[in-house]
Amino acid sequence: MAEESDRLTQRQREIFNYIREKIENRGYGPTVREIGHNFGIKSPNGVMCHLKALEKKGLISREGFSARAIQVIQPKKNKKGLPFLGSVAAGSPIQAIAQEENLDIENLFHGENHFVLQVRGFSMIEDHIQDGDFIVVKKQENAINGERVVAMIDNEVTLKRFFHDRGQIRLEPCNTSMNPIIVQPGSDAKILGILAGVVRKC
Amino acid sequence: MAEESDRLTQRQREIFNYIREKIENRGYGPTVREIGHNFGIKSPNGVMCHLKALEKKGLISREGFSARAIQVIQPKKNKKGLPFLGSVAAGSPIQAIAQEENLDIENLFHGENHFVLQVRGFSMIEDHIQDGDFIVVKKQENAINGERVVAMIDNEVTLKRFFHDRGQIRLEPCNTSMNPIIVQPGSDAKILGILAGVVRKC
DNA sequence: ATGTACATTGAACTAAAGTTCAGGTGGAGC
DNA sequence: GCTCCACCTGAACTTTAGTTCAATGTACAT
Repeated sequence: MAEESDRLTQRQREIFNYIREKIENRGYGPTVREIGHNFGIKSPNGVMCHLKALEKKGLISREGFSARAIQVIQPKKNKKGLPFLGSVAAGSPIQAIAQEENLDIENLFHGENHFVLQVRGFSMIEDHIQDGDFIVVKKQENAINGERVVAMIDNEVTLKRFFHDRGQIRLEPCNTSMNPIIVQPGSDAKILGILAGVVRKC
Repeated sequence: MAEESDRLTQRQREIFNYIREKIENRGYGPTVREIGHNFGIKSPNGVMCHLKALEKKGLISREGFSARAIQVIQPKKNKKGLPFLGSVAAGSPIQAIAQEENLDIENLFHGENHFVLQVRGFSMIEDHIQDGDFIVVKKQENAINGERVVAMIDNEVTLKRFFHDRGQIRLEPCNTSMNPIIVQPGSDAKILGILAGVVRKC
């Protein structure tokens, strides 16, 4: 069936806009009588007629015998994120620069238990994390060997590589000019989370 | 009145989320009995109790004797993005880990004229851009010396440092083991944009 | 033990809102 | 003139859904 939304009567268009406006701004749609009252239609049946027309023309959908159960059928597609065009290679040709898909950066780090820190210093420079970079951290209290963790030791927060061997926990900076930290068994050390991502603004 | 939205019980939070989800995804809210059915509450009054609690705590507002007339009160602060907790230093203490502000990653690269590419290869490794990183590129056709640009040369797209001196354009990889590209005057070269950011998912 | 907050049931009641039927305009087109 | 259609009224009916009251159980703190 072809697009019929432009074949609306003036009245139908008005009513449709009213319904959409209510849902948008108030959070819930109008009742049949509410629509009638707004447009000076005294009988609920007068409105029913319009609603049926709107439903037939595909602009709304309703659930029978149910108050305010009007859904507005959205024709607009959700364009969240930035257009993702493909790969940039180290000299080799790029396939199709117009493959046009969207990459939702926000969604890349979805979920409740993430937070962001800004890195100061160069202790992770060999892991290609620079001074000023933002790191996205996933909250969790355990880590496996080699993972990069954000740990709190005696009220200091650091980003390091985590190693656990021979009953000893070692936190290594990714910078050969710095020394690893050996966590003493009695010290107040805690893993806050593991590295989930890096965001750099140039 | 103090902020009470965190003083919700588990159950109240669940119900609140359910209501919000319905409004968000279906376009109209649930009825009292619908909520009850979803949570295994057999009496509408069981739900009423929760709704009254939610209303008293300021998360929703309702209109009496009116079907599905639940409004979700939007907390004023825009909760977009991820919580930004501060800096993680190279060993030095962090100030206050609970300064709780939100960093909207999406908004970091705001504006229409941005797009995303994924980096393949190691030509920018000395700039701490790794294989697999996403780069955010701001569309523009000119660059100044030293800026990192995405350029298209004979249908190949590359990420390089841009230099223009003695009437000659030079594109240098940030990898000393690779050679710079000298753009020949007659060649089909074009700058697509300049580097605006880097996003890495670990 | 006693009070309070929370979560819930069950029954009864009331109001709101959807639906249907039987009409009644007024204009456009044949 | 006749018919179709969009638009509407009015009344009656049904269903849904909101509201209230009385009461129960549990957990927790005083």
